[in-house]
Amino acid sequence: MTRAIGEGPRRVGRPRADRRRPQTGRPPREELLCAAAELFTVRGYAATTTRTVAERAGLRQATLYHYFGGKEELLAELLESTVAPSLRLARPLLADRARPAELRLWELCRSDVLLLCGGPYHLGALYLLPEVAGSRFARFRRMRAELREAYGTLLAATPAGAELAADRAALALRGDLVFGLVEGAMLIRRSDPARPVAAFAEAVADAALRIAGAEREGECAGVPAF
Amino acid sequence: MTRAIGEGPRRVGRPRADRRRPQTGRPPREELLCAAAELFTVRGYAATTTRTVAERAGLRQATLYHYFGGKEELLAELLESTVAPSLRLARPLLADRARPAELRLWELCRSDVLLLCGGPYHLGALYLLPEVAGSRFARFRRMRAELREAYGTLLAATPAGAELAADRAALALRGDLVFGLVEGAMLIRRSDPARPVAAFAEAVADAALRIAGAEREGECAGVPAF
DNA sequence: ATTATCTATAGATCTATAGATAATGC
DNA sequence: ATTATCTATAGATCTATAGATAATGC
Repeated sequence: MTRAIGEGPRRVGRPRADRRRPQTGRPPREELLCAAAELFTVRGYAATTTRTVAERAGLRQATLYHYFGGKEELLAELLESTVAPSLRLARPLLADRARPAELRLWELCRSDVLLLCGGPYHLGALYLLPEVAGSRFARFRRMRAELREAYGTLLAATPAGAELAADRAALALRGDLVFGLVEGAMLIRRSDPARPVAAFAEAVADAALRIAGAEREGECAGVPAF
Repeated sequence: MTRAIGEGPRRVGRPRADRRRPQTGRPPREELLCAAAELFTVRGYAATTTRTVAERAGLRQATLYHYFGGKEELLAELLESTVAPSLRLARPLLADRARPAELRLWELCRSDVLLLCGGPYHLGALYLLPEVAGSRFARFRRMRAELREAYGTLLAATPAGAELAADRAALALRGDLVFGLVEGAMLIRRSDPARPVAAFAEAVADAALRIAGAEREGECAGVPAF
């Protein structure tokens, strides 16, 4: 006998004490991650307690430990979930030598900004936490370094980048500026969240290309969104 | 009878329990601020306790309250001390209508980056703390908004800015991008602290002007440092 | 039997205050 | 007398674990 959707809880395990939380249907693990994302970005990581996270997800504090080893594990998972899609995008872009590097760099910037600023919370802001220096986050840092590397490679393949090939330091600096602008985008966005994200992401990508040294109003600025 | 410098402590008040701290000669208030600056930027604000701050300054935890109302007061003072000099610089730059706006914008960017990244700690990183949204920091936020305003005014006075005069939204976006790049500079710098600051600050200012829409390699890039 | 949750709590903090103390200044 | 510091501590957390409990599944 099947059951209509939304017929109320009919799950294994002791019922929750807090009934208020509407049954969104998402598994508790996800609800916890989501709650953590909001609290970490709005209040700060260290200022957020396991209790606040659990309770926002409709659970008691101790239940959080059924799903996660603790706060750090939550943060690590959130961080990795933010770089992972950019990385998945970067790899084919690097390989696609048919299209000009400028175009590919533009596209990487644009979608990276979308990922960092597009979600309901500005997850990218978590990158900036001093806590991320800890050993628990080594995997995230490795992923981020790989993404940073992709920016550098695309930049070097660009006409302006090729000119700089001799001057390694100048090239590295330019790469850092481009990468920094993209990652700093969510700070910019925080100051004016009303702005539509899609247009904003393209504007940042345009700006990134200008920093990269592309000729203005050339084949890149004004590129139609893919 | 005068006393030779460095002859050891001869100050009013109960002696410190912790003698290890070398007598730098700076007043305790300053030592506390300095300790807080380092700890807040390296470990994070919320993760830093009043005890760590006090002890790094060679004092016991409770003594901190003789000088400050608490952690928030420390943070507020640090934040304001970081914007204040930029603001002092911005006002004459705004008034100086003799020099071209591009040049003045470049100069503002450059010295702003120097201030944010130049000190021993990357104090600018404190701007990004979610805690700064609190009411206790209203004064800092007002100061920062005034600085942001200065960027906008200079940008609008620029040739490229004048072209955009009709499109308010585009102008605001560009201003945000420039301001964001400058504030994001310390994130970039964190990834490679070995880089000399002076050259880095000029590179960021160059990049900012390119975002602002200045012609490349015109009268601005390559401007000699003042 | 298995599972998801709960309640209760030990142990470790952390903040902020009260009040003592050990210098110098007069 | 004034000052800068100290010690001690109450009260309020917060984390992580132990163990109970109330569902479904078989």
